[in-house]
Amino acid sequence: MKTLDTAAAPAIATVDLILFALGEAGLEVLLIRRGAAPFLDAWALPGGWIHTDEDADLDAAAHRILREKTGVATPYIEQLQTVGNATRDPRGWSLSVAYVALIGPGQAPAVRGGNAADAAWRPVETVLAEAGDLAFDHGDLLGLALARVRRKVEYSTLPVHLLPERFTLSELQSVYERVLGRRLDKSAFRKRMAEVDFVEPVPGEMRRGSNRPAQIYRLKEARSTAFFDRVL
Amino acid sequence: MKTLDTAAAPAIATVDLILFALGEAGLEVLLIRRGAAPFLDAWALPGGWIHTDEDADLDAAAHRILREKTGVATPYIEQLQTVGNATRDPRGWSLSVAYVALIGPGQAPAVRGGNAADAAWRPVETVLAEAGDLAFDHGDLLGLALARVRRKVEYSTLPVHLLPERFTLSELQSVYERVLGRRLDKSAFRKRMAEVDFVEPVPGEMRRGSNRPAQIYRLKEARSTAFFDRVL
DNA sequence: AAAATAGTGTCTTTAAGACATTATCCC
DNA sequence: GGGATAATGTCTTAAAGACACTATTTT
Repeated sequence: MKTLDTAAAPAIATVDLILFALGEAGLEVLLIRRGAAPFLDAWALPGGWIHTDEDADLDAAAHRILREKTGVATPYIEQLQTVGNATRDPRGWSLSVAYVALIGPGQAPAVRGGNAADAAWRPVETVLAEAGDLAFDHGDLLGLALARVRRKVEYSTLPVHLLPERFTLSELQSVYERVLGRRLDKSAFRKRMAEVDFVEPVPGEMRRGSNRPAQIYRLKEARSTAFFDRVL
Repeated sequence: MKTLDTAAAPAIATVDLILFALGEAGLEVLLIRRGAAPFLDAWALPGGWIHTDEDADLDAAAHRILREKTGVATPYIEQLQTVGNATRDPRGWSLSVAYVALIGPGQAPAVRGGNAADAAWRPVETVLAEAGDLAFDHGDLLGLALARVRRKVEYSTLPVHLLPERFTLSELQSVYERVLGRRLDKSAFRKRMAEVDFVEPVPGEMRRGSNRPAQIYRLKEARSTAFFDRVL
C-alpha cells in the first residue's frame, strides 16, 4: 500500500499477502515497516495496489506484489479472503484481497526490499499477541490466515510447501507436528501419506547421518495439494 | 452490474451472488436477465456495484444487492472467492467478489425484481451444461460455488439452510441426499447429527402424516454451521 | 390389520492409535 | 557393538456401515 500512487484509474484495490515460513520458533510471518502515511513506521503485511495496466489477473497481481516487496518469486499461494469496509483505511472505503503464501527454507530471503531495517520475519504467536500494533486491520488478516493454515494442515498436504523441494518423510512429519503443536504417530502418518499418493521417492537419493539413511521424497508433479478423507 | 453507474468515486468493484435453493430438480440457482450492455438480454448472476456511501462493509453490500435484485432479505451467506482480470468484462479490468447464499423454500420469491421475465430459478446442472451462455464469467463462478457447496456439505451442517426453520430429521437427511446425489444410512446420519449438536427438538411439535409422527427440529441458536470430524 | 415412515439397536467390518520390532547406517 | 533414526509390523480398541427390528400413526 502506497500513498504516492496518483494514477487514479489503474489502481483498483489492494492485495495483501500473509507470507509464512517455518523458523526456529515455528511458523513465522514476514512483516514490512511502512515508509509512508497512514501508519508511518508501523509494521504491516506486504501489500500493494492492483495495477490494471500490468497485472493480467488477481493472482498475477499477488505474485508481482510479493516479488516486488519481498523478492520471493515462486511460492505456493492461495487466495484467503477479501475484506472491505469504510473504517480499515483512514483515507476512506478500502478493499483488499488477502492471499496466503508459503515458502520453504532457502526460498526465504533473510531480509529484502531495500534496507535491512524495513522487513523482518516474526513468530506468528508473538505478532498475534500484539496484533493491534500492526497497520490497518492486518492483525485480523494474520489471524484469519493462521486459522486457515492450521485448519487446512489437518486435512491436506499443505505443509509440503514449507519444505524444500526434496525432503524425507520424517522431515515432513516434523513440519506437521510443528504447525499443529502436537506429536503424530509415525506409522499412522506414513499410511496416510501413502494413501493420498502425492509424494514419490527420488530413486537412489538418501539423506545420510549417523544413522540409517532416509529415503528422499519429492512432490509428485501436478499435485500441489491433496486432501485427506479424514482429519489427522 | 449496471452500465449507467456514472458516479465514479463511490463505485469500487462488483459483488456477484450465487443464490441456491432446493427445487424439484435438486439444487437450483437464481438467474437474472440483463437489461443493459454488455451482455444485454443474457442471463447472469444477480450482482451490483459496491456503494461506498451506503455499504458499511462487503457483507453489507452483498446483503443490499441481494435484497435489491431478488427481494431475499435474510439468507445464509458466505464469501466464496474474488475474481479479477482484464478480460472478464469487455469494458476493462474488472474485480468481483462472489458470494454464495442459501435459502429455504418459502423465503424464495418465485420471481422478483420487476417483471416476471427477468428472473428465473434454474437447475444447476442445466445451467452448467450451457455455462458459456451466461454473462461475463458467471458460468465459472457458478461452477466454483457449486463445488464449494458440494464439498462443504460433506463435512458440515450447511444443508440446514436449504430448509425452512422447522424440519424433521428425515427431511434434513433428504436434503443431504439430494445435494450429494447418493443415499445415506439413517442411523449413521442421526448419530452424526447428535454428535455435532447443532439442532434441537421443538418440544411437542410433530410432523403428522399417514404414519408415525416425526419430531420437529430447529437450528440451535448461535450455531449457524457446525463441522464434522470426518467426512460423510 | 395393513401401510408407511420414525426411531433405535445389533452385528460385522474397517480403520485408527499405541506400541513393538526390525533395518541400516555411522562411529 | 552401541547409538541413532528409518521403516514396517502387530495388537488392541474404537468407530463406521450395513442391516434388522421395534414404534406409532393413519386408513
